[in-house]
Amino acid sequence: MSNKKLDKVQLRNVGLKVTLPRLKILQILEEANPRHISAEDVYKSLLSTGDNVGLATVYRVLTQFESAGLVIKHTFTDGHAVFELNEQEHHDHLVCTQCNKVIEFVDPEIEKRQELIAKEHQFEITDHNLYIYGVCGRCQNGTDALSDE
Amino acid sequence: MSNKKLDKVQLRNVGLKVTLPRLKILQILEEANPRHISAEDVYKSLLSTGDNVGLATVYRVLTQFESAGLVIKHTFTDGHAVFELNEQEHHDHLVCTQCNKVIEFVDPEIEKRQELIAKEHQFEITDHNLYIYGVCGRCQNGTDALSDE
DNA sequence: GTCCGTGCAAAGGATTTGCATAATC
DNA sequence: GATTATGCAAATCCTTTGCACGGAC
Repeated sequence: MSNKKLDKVQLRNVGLKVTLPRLKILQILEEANPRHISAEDVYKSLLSTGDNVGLATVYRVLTQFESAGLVIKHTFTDGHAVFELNEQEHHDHLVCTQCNKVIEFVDPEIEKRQELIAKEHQFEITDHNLYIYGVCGRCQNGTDALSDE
Repeated sequence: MSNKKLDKVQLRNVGLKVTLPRLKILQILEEANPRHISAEDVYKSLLSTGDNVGLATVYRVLTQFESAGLVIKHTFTDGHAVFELNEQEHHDHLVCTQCNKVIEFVDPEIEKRQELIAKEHQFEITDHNLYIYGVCGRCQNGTDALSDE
């Protein structure tokens, strides 16, 4: 359950007017499980709760959230984009290519090496993404996985 | 300059018939500079040399090349896909968000850590991509960069 | 000669945009 | 009440597909 008061403050803090679609979408992102969801998922989630929000608005709001830093957008190798709330520190991703499960991790060693490498090449890092693609334990066991997350 | 004989062998080795479009596209990839180019780039390159190859064929061939392991496809955060010849060992990428320059690097330490992390999570790695986004030295210096690569 | 590959045009999916209406401040 | 956001539908971008023809083996 999310806190509507806080959500409103959060929106105002980033200079966005408080509107119903924005609040709803923020809540959905907060309660999303798995945390990484597509625009379409957000849209479907809205429909399922009877909220009448257009898909175009979902995209607009998600893009605004991204610009505002509320949300992080990921584009996986298959070209599909997913969004997650930017509420915690940076982390990288293990993605199961079978069931699409996403596991987050942080490795200080890797982070450190990245900065070093960037420095070596005179790069000013703005962002970085490490995606490890593979098959998760569950899918390896023939247990043919959850098809829907 | 690429070696046509070798190209043909390469195609046959992966079980693809030797056709003009496939040879041409292979050559373009071999001579590409920067190494990372989009399907559209390949197509334009073909047109510029007077070759009459359809865009659909470019996509088809690139996809076949990818399946055959001749080529690696990357999808950057903006959702744009680029292809590069898979002729050398694995490497990661530093991408300049201003001029789109791509620098390749390999860091054994990072590679090692990744395997460890995957193992910890019972993941069987199939692939992994590390993209560091930032601003390259040249772009930092206001030298407003090459707009086209 | 058979079969696979290609070109063209049309379809497809994800995302964006234009515009009139409706909501926020 | 003025301005910004929304909903809908149409537009756009990249990529894929269907089908008849042409080329590889």
